[in-house]
Amino acid sequence: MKSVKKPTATKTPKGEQTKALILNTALGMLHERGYENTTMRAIARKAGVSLGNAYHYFGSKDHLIQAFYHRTHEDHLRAALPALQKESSLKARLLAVIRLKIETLEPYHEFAGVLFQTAADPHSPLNPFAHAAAPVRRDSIKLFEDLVAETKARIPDDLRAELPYLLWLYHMGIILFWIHDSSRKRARTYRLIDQTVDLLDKLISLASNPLMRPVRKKALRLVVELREDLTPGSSVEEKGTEEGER
Amino acid sequence: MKSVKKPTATKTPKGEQTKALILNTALGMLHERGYENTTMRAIARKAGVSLGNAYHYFGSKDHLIQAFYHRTHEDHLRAALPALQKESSLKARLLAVIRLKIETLEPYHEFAGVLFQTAADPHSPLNPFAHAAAPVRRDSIKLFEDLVAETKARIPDDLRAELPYLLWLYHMGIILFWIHDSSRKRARTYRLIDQTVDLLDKLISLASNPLMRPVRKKALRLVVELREDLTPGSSVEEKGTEEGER
DNA sequence: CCAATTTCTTGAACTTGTTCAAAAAAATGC
DNA sequence: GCATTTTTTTGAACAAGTTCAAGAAATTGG
Repeated sequence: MKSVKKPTATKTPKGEQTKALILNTALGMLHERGYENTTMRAIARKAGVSLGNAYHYFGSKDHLIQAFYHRTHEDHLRAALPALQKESSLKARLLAVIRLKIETLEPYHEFAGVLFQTAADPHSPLNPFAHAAAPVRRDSIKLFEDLVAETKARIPDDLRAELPYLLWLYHMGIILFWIHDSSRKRARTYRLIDQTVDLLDKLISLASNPLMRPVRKKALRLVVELREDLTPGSSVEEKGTEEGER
Repeated sequence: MKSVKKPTATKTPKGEQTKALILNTALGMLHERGYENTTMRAIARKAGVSLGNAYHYFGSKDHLIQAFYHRTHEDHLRAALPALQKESSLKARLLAVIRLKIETLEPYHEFAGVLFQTAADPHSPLNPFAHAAAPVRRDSIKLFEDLVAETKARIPDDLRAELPYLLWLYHMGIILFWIHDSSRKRARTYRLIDQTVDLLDKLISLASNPLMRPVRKKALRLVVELREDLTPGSSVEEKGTEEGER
């Protein structure tokens, strides 16, 4: 939970194969035995490679976690895109996407906390809040863009432009709640989803009302300003020129 | 980041003294050198005790973190309470409390991420979201109760009752943003605070409007329901009867 | 096809959090 | 004051993440 070593890119078919082998082994063990019980040594042993070799391809245990994220995201996409075809109202579409997200994550609830931990550390390159470049995040927001784009509810353009990002934030909040939810069958999380989606739908209607324009404008200006700052693009490089690690 | 061992309570003046010595040494080093560079061994060495002794009083490195939390919370209280005397409007009071919180935390920004990490793990007994019993959390919410109680803005009772908790959640969100904020002098965080406090103030007025009653009622019902569930009180004991550690 | 270079692979070593059995010191009961 | 019990303290040992120097295998250039 500390190193910033980047995994060496694979440059050979042989390497590609080994890397995939390690990753698949790791994901399987992570799923079966949870985070704490899946040691790097155990992964290497089961994959039939040396410990050092595993570290050659994945700079740290956290990098494996990132790969895990990636896989569940793909699963979610596979489930959500067809669902979006079936629904046309914003509310129904949002509900479907969020619910499917939780359903996709459900098998990993036991160690989801660890996932979120790595996400909470600003120093970690795996943090989805930092680095706009993080492909998973970009992809994740893209899903919400689709969600918003094909809905014909009358939403002001300024709000429409920021809605995908705002919904992505909202969905992160739901996940945070879900992580802490120990109710049976995650009943509380689903209740939260149902209710807040409903509220959001109402809120969006409300915010679309011309009377709300000034407040809406002000809020959106803030979102835009801070969001852009949050993703400085080229001002922070990989190497961390000013005050990276010490 | 895994054990659930509880630190032995001190039962002797000698023990009390040793425990305080270790804690102070640890807090100092944490402040000076950050989290990663403060090893349990270094703490023990500097405090002049053995490694095992440190573990006798603090079951894990995270317990030291908790103590750290505690101290900054006290610092915040010391600064915020007098400030509340000077202001009477809800907006000004909220602004003061939140700003002072960030100012209190500022010296530890570098390793604040770690703090939040331990908070994000639902399995950790240090998690402020779980365990209503966590005294720091209770205290922290109490501050917002004071904040709300002595303001004479006309706020419906139902909202007034939940407002302290909601503001506490809001303040956690601000902290999360601050942790990720690398702007100079934390300018972005302060901008976020100024703007959102303003928005919140407006929102509270809006929610107090009789026209908003149905929506407000519905939202508050949800908050109450999920908040109570989130803090099961006596159903989860210290010992973790059903599925604690494994 | 060979030498030089690059990529892969290994395993030992290091660091650090954590545990534990046992010794030392302190408190307690009589 | 002494035996017993409790508390404190110690240091060795363990597990797991991580690093690294060096050997093996593959690739490349000519």
